[in-house]
Amino acid sequence: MIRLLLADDEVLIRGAMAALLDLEEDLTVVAEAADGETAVALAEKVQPDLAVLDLEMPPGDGISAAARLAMPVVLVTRHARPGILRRALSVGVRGFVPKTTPADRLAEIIREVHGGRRYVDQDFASFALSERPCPLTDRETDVLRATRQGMSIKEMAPAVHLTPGTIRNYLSSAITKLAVADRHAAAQVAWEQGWI
Amino acid sequence: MIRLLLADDEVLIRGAMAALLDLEEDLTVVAEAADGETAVALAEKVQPDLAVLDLEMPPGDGISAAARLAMPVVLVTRHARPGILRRALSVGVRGFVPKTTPADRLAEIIREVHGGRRYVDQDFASFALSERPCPLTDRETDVLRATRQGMSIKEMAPAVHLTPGTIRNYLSSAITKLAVADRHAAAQVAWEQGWI
DNA sequence: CGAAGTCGATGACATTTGTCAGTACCGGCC
DNA sequence: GGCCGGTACTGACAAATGTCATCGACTTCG
Repeated sequence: MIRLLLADDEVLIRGAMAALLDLEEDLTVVAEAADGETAVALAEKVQPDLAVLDLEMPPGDGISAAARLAMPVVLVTRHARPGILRRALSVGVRGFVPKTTPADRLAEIIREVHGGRRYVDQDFASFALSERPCPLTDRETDVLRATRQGMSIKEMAPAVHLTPGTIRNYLSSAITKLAVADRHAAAQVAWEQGWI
Repeated sequence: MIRLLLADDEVLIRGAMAALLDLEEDLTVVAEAADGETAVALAEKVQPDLAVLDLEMPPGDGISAAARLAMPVVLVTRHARPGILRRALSVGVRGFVPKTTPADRLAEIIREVHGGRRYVDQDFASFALSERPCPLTDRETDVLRATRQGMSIKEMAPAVHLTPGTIRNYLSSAITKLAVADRHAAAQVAWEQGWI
């Protein structure tokens, strides 16, 4: 019997998943959480064999929660962003599947991961293969991140410890690299690619 | 027996919901769709008693699909945006619940709506009471919508049939009304409020 | 050591954007 | 009729933004 911890911020979905996984005779859901913090705390208490986490769980993301869990982790996500997969694997996530996976398939994947193997969804894998390596430098990602928070160049200057002129250079460089029209679009693209 | 049509773009979730609702002895899922178009087409063919739609289904939103369905509709959504509720009710949606609703509660709501009543989640209702009336004119919402697509002023000019100068005036007006710094922030706020 | 590359910065420049004032037309309302 | 709000435009101005050339300090590599 594989003992599972389930974390997702949407009760309807979490409950439905829990019910379906419980139907599998070798799986049992022993704990549920609505956010990463609770998941980590619960995991220490009940010591499940495996954790199934939603990637998008405000506050914070599922990856940082996954990094703090000792047991194998399967991440479930709504929309794939290429770079995310790399980040997830680097913190030790063992399974990575989209929410477009049927529940019985998810059960199989849980068994595989529990058996010591890794599983990455086919679409994500080919997505990752098509992944452009991030062309941005550290500073460029910094200013794009700040841009995405809605900051103006003046506002982000103290936050990133750069002069406004330098910030404009990095933004200009990023805009060119990503072949877009302005910094907002650049930040958008970089986010979609999982680079920031 | 209440015959249901279920539409959600995430198979994992749709499948889980279908399975859970099917467990209820007076409910049966007779059709599933992954987008609004398919939902409308399927509904005409199988004539379900009631439709359960996800609000966020690319391409297009659940509201426009709901408007084209003859049978009662229950909308399920991830995150509430105040103005959306008003729009949903105005196109005849009879139930409005968040994805944080337990499945058995959803089943009850489906029965109530099928029985002719309306149901709106408590949180959404109080959310809607706190709703600011939309201060934007039609043209202002137009240009904000275009802004949210990432268009520059020049680009949106032909799309909204206005001169760049006029567009700037509307944007400036919207920025002032919403008390934000630039058009991107204005578009963001307007979207969060469900105004665009 | 010298060449090449990166990082942070500066100044100049053109473009885009936000703001403001003013004009004009239309429809509804007292 | 007069008033008001929404629509549509123009011109002018200041600020923010995107682009480019260049510079110095530093590291890395041959």
